[in-house]
Amino acid sequence: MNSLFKRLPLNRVAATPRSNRRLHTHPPPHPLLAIFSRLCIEGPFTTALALLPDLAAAGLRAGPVSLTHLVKLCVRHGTASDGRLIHRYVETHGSLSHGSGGGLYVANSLVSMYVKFGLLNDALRLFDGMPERNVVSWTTVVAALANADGRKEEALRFLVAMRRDGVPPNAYTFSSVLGACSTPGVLATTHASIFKVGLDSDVFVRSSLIDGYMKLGDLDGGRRVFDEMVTRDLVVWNSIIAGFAQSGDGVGAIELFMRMKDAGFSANQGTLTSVLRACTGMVMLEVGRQVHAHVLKYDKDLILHNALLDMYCKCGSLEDADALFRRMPQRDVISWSTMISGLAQNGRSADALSPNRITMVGVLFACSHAGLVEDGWYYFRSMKKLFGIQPEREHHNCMVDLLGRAGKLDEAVKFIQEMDLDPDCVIWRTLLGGCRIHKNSNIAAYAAREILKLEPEDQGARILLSNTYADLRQWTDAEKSWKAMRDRGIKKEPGRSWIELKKQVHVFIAGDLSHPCSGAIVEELNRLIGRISGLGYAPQTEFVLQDLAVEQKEDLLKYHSEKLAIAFGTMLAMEGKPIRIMKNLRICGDCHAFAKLVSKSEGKTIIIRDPVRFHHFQVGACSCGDYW
DNA sequence: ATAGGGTTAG
Repeated sequence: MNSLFKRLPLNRVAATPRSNRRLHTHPPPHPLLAIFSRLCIEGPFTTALALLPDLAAAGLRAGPVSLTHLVKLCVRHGTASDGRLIHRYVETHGSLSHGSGGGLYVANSLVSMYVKFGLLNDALRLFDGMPERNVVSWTTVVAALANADGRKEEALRFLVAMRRDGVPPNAYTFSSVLGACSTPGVLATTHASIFKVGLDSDVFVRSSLIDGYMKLGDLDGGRRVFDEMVTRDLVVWNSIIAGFAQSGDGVGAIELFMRMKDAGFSANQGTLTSVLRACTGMVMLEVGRQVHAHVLKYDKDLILHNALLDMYCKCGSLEDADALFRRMPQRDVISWSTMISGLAQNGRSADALSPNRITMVGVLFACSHAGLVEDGWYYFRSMKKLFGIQPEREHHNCMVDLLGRAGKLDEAVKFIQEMDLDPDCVIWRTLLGGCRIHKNSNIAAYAAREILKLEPEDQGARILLSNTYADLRQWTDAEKSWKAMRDRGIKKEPGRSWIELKKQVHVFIAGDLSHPCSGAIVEELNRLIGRISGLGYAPQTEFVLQDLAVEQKEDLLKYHSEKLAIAFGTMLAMEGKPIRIMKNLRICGDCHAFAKLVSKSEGKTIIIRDPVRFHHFQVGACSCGDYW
């Protein structure tokens, strides 16, 4: 290293002293390592991961800083198996024994990664095998155990063990372990240790202390810790307010909430949830309503919405509860339980016990998507018998969907013909959906004709009917239908796809190769088709609805607008970013298969929005589950 | 590389 230093021209040494100092202590890194370090910091994560075998093959060892960054990226974007991949690399290439704490640094980040992926046992196994451990290592596992269900005792045992190991706990450790103190005795002992090492003024430790006392029902203990504080933050306020609200002192909680606002803090979701709980306990409907106004800006917070729902139920305003429940963007078990209990508690036990109209739609829908034909029939018939709910249009529609999806198209037709209601367009379109999945053109044509009887101007149905005739090779009928469309002034809209790249929108029209990059796009398209042929792709020419030779059909398919846009996207889209495409028509089956396979072969996410729904293509599958 | 507060029912 010294000789390298000496060989540098003198003037350069003088001109750039800083870079020379670096040169003096570190030789320039191998280019592969340099690329790897950059990828570990800036991503894309998958590329960094893919480089690990190359590093190993070249006999290079990644540094602890890069590896730690990589683990962080893995927690953010990756999966547990990516994490294991990194762990295996690190273990087999000796990176855990980097000098001056480097190995410890990497090992700690791996332990933390396992914890974040919920793999507590893997974390503990790694921890056990570590040659050295510091506060961070110990704290990571203590916190993980304190947060895991039923492992609080172990967390406390680890605290004892770390001290015996000569590692003093710090504020991080104590704030974690306080959640594991489940008896007043243990809490008092822990509090005393905290006091002894002078960590009782730390805000994190304090909020945990307050929470610990309150959860054990010691309101005074919690209050004392709170009162002694000079500087408080929002979480400390939230802890004390939550403690009062949970222990049934709603008035105390609201008083503290007012003081909090006077002290210049503004409520967040946690605060509002506790305040609502206080309102619930005290039956303060009007205060609760005021809080509702502040809840609106957190429309994705399920916990907060559940608390609001419970407030309305327990304050006796079923109208508000009902309206909220219907409008909630998501509902979980707690939302449902809250609503059911609410109905029961307000003397509407009948409503609580019997599924209502909407519940039954959900039940039938679930049967339909799970292919549970028999169950679906059972519930449909039980509705009237057991629950006294008259099946309405929506329930009949669910049954058509259920039968259609299950491929029982004849049964679905029979069902429609025999039901008490007059079929409407919605039901016929549902039937069409089933035909589409199971490629039943005869029934599709029937359904389309029925739709046109009801709505002669339905463009979609007319196009569909023409296409279905083409499908059935009934070219005369197809021609007649096209003519009917032309007479009505409906023109077949050409397929168009839009893709935005680098703030510019590119439009592709089916069969149109006038884009300035068309040459390269076609080349890319051929490359993609070559790659996915290996994965089983074959052009599905049945999606071409004209009477043409196979080769011509293949060409038409190949230049569908979304394929052009996808090829353009795989050429130019940023690494790691999904390809986003918008389409004016619904995607055809061939392009759907194409997109699925490309997402797999290129390792890219493709998102296509058609006029009705989104398709998220990822590693060979689509979010629509092949039904659209 | 490690930390604290919020929802139903029983």
